[in-house]
Amino acid sequence: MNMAQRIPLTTAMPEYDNLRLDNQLCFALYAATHAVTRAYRPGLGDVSLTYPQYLVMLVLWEHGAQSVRDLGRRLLLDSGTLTPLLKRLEKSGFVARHRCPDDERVVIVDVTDTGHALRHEVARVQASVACRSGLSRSEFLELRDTLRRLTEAMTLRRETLPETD
Amino acid sequence: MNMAQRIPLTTAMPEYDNLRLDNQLCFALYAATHAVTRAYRPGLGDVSLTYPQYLVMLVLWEHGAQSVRDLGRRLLLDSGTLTPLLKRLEKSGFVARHRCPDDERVVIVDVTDTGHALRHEVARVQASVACRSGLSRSEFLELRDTLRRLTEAMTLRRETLPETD
DNA sequence: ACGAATTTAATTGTGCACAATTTAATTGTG
DNA sequence: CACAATTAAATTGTGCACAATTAAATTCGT
Repeated sequence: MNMAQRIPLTTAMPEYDNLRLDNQLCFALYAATHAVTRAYRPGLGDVSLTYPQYLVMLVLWEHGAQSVRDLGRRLLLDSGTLTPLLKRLEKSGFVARHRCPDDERVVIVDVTDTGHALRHEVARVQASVACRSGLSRSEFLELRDTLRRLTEAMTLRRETLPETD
Repeated sequence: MNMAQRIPLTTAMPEYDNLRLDNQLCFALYAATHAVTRAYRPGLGDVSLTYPQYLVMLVLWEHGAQSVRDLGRRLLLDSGTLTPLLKRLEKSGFVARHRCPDDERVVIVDVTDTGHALRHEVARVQASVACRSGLSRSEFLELRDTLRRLTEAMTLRRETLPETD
């Protein structure tokens, strides 16, 4: 079935082969990311967190109180994204925000007692989602490593090519 | 290398080791996805496409005119996301939308001449981004494959557990 | 043929992502 | 000290993601 697609248009067919959706690494990434965040949604919803809020809580639990800027550096997000997200976390009672007395420009975000209490439940959610990745330990490590290298490569500033205009 | 991970979790410190950001596959995915879409942004911006719009155009170029539902199945998106996106693509002149005469419920989306003309330029953008992934051909294929399996595993319906309420 | 389910898009409302701008505090320099 | 440059958050505006609901067309069962 479905053989109407491999008719040569003009001469050879794979002229736009690189544009086929299945050949897009970016779509495989996009689909996997959405699949994972969707898998987290119900469990996180039970503890009143969204997926990005979950990431923020992970960073705060791990590294303690810190500025919006530091949070953004660790999560690759800017204040335009974080400020409203943190306000929602504050309204939920999981974090507190206050200006730093030493430098009134910076806002320090810290976990509340309620926020700390959440950690156990979130660990259960994480475990339940992680265990159905279907990946072995070594596959997990390799995938994580490849993704890091990819992120690194894509993030590189293209200062190399000095404007050939 | 990498031997810090097999500490017994009984008494020692890594009680919440699984919650460390660096151990989150989901964050590695999240970061890689954003790095890639950010890499596409400037080039796609030059041809007036956003990244999700680019994915829609890829599907339309590859499979031709189709319903909103078919687009959604291929891209894992629903009409709540697609309808406004397609309206913007229509306003940009790249696609046309019309009700199917056979079944007035379905909306058929097709590429316009302007949309077809875009394909060459988009191929250049795709090439310029893809070539700096830093991955070899085999790494690319393996990564794509692992991501597909992961997506598959995470997407599985948990119909298995039959409502223990 | 009739009315109840089903199907397809569209709509509504919440929340993220990010560019661009704004505001306020701090730092650096003459 | 004064004042331009810098820095940190917040704000504004556009667009995507998705749950929940709505509206309209079609299909199904009797």
